[in-house]
This record gives sequence, C-alpha cells and structure tokens, in this order.
Amino acid sequence: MKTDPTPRRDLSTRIAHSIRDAIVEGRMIVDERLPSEAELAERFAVSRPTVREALKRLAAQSLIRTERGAFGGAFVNRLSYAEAHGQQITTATLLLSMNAVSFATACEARYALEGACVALAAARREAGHLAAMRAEIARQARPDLSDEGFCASDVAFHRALVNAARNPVLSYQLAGAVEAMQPLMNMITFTARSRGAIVALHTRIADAIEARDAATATAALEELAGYTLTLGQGVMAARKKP
Amino acid sequence: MKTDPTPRRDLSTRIAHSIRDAIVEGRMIVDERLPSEAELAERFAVSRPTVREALKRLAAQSLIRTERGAFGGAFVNRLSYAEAHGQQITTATLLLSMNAVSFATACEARYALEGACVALAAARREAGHLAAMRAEIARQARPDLSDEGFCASDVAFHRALVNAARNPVLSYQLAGAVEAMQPLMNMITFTARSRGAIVALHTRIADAIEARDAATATAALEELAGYTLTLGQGVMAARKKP
DNA sequence: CGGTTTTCATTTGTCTTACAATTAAATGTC
DNA sequence: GACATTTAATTGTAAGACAAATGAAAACCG
Repeated sequence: MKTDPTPRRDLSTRIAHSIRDAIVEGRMIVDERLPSEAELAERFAVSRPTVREALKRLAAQSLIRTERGAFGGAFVNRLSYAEAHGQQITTATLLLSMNAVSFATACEARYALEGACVALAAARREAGHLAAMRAEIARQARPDLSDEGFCASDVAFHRALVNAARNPVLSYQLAGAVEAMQPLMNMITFTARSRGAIVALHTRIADAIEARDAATATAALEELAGYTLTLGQGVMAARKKP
Repeated sequence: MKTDPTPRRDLSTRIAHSIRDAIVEGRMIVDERLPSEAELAERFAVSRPTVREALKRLAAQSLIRTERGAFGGAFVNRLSYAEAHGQQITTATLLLSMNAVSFATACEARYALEGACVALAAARREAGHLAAMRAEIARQARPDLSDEGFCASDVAFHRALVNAARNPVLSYQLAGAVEAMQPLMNMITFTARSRGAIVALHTRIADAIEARDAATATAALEELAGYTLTLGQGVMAARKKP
C-alpha cells in the first residue's frame, strides 16, 4: 500500500486510491481481508472516520465488502457480472442524460454494438434464447400493453438476443448500451402501426437466428435501427417546437 | 429525497441511494448544490460523519463533486466522458481479472465490438484519425520498442480506429473493452515475426479506412482477431504446463 | 464425554464534539 | 476606487465513546 500517489486531494481519496491500486494490481486477492479500520488508521496515520470514508468509496465501486462482528472486516470483493452490469447501466444512463447525447448518436451506438452480436448469436443460439425472444415478441403483440411495458419488453428481447451470442463479456458491455437507451425510448409513443412494424422486424430477426442465417438477421437488425431512428427523430423534432 | 428504500442496509448506504435516485431521476440537475452536510444530517436525522460517508460513496461514482469554503458544498456533477471512461476501464479490468475470463472470450468480445466500428470509421474518418493510426503503426515497427510499449501502442491504434467512427458513445463503450484487454495482452511476448504480422494487418486496416473501403477493413480486422487469438492461446497453453 | 448455553473479545456502525483549512463575500482602509 | 482585512459558512480531519453484531471460546449441564 504505497502512499501519496496524488498529494493534492484529500486524505480519504488518497487512501482509497492506494488500496484500490493494491487490489487492481493483484497485490490483494479476492476474499482477502483488509486490516481493521483501527489498524488502517494507524498505518496511514489518520483518524478512523477518514479511513471509513476511504472504505466507503471502495465499497461504492464494489471493490470491497464489509462484515460486522468479530472476524469481520473489509474483504476484497469478487466483482460479479451482476454488479458490473448495475454500475455500467447507471454510468451509461447518466452519461446519456447529462451530456445531451442526441437520439441519433445513442441509437447508432446501440445498434452498431448489437450488430456485433447477431452473427455470433446466429451461430451459437440455443433453444432457451430463442424461447425468450419469442416470448417477448408475443408480449409485444398484445394491444393492451402500455408503452412502458412495450419498451421493457423491447429491452428484454434485445438482451435475449445478446445473450444468445453466449459471451458474458459481450453481454456485460451491451447491457449498458441497451438499458441506458431505455429512458430515451420511453419518450416514444408507440402507435399500433409502429408496434406492428417493430414486432414484424423482431420476428424476422428471431426467424433468422433460428435458421442460423446471420446475413438475414443483420439485415433485419439494420432495418430496425433505421426504423427506430426515424421514430425517435420524429419525437425529438416534435418535442423541440413547443 | 425519499427515505428507506432498503431498510436492511446501513444508514450511509441508504442515504447515498436516496440522493443518487434524486439525481438519476432528474429531481436534481447538474451543478445544483446539495444541502450542506449539517443540513443533510438534520434532514436524515443522522450524524454528520454518516452523511459524509454517504457523500463519499456518491463522489466515488463521480455523481457529485465537493468544494470547500463558504458557498462551497456538494454539487451534482456532470458525468464527463473521461470520468465514465475511467470507471468503465477499472470495472472491466477487474471483471476480467477476477472472473477467470478466458483469453478467447475476451478477445472475441473485443473484436466483435471493434468490428461494429470499422464500417462507420471507414465512412467518417478524418485526416486526424488516420494520422494517429499511422503514427502508432510507425511506432510499432521500431524494433527497440518493448513489449509493454508495443501493447500500449496497439491500444492507442485501436482507440484511434474507434474514434474514427466519430460516435462518442461508441468510443466510451469500446474503451472498456480495448483497455481492459491490455493486461491480458501484456502477457504475450511479441516476437519480431508476430510484430511484423500485426503491423502488416494494422497497415491493411489503415489503408482500407483511408480508401473508405469498409469491407476490406472488416476482413483485415477479422484476420487480426484470428491471429491475436492464436498468439494468445499459445501463451495461455504454455502457461498452464509448469 | 457431548451437546448446549453463556460469556467475551473483536470489529464495524453511529454519534458527539471539537478544531483546522479553505473560500467567497463583506467590511474596512488608504 | 483599489486593495487589504475580517468574517461567516462549509468541508476536512481528529478523538473518544457507545451500540450492535458475530463468531470463538469458555462455562455449564445432562
């Protein structure tokens, strides 16, 4: 635990960085116990509240977890895909909402990334993935589904599509892109007609994946990207006027 | 700021969640000032150290920033691409290193995502992106470059390639994938021969991007993916034996 | 001796109080 | 009016105390 990598900032930041580096560089391994707060305070020559602030920073990034009681303490946490997902979605959502990212840019990024998956998905999909996709398509066809429900189902469909590529790293990366788009998508009012078009395209994608036909799946996805973009831009334009 | 969404966890976690929700849901806007620590302590009926722990959690996620002095305080932070990048790279790196992700899986994900960019890059690249790519290729051709230097240059080359697509959301997403791979790539010892092959492929990609030839660029990238995979698997296999 | 209960030491969680450091605004001075 | 000084607000840090949780060890009991 080296000290003082950034002497400008406050103590808890520096301590957090120092411990983080130890974890990232592998000097501390998963499930290894950190010294107690009192001991850390002594080692870094700071008070316990300051150490605690540092530990909370690390906990916020899921780098450590803490347990109370005797033989408790702070432990290096194995970062699970689920935790990483959660963090990525929060970050990506904020990034989009705070930086005035245009619908077109977000849409393009999302479908570009998703396009990277469909070829793999066509090659590797299993019955389960296909069933999940079909189930969402069925939901989307129900006319009593709310717009929010339709969007949620859309996300679920695309997640199933991504998972069909059977690469957890890809799934993790795409989760951020797909889910972060949801707030933007929720702004769209889906008419019966647009829902029909989307369901038709989803069906084409699912059929192509089932047939292990990567080219057709890619083409349908691209068509969907174009259609989504058109819908979204209409909404954004209308939103500007008043 | 609603209270008590998760009554199980400790106070600072709950308070952090409550404020985070207010930010994510847009009830607090960028650069808006949070109440002072003393006031927050009063509102949540907790002590100031507890409030501070909550604020440190949020600061660790770049959701807020703090300024000292009169009229200072905690402010909702505009999440910049740079900050989001940094977080994503840390998360992705830890995810790979802690979860025994195979070289093949990581490699596949990386090149699949990157493939999503080349077509756009071919269409949109500007002189600057091309110059950056060429500069890295030139570096990579120098025989006195260390293996770490070669890897770093490789990352820089691919970052330039991704940036050529001129979609900041894509760049953000890809940063995680490309940079998180670097520790794995650093394990590879690049022989003069393999360096030559990689430089040749990089050159083919740059040439194709310059010629706005997406198909050739994609093909070269796929070849590079295959070659990298072969190199990596050789290393991983050799590492298993002893 | 075996199982159960109790005690106990350790550690995190929280509160209280206090002071130092910083900073912008208000005030005073020339 | 320009510049120096004071002041009030706010975060940063410290020290000490107690509560709560928890597993280990000790004590107890059958």
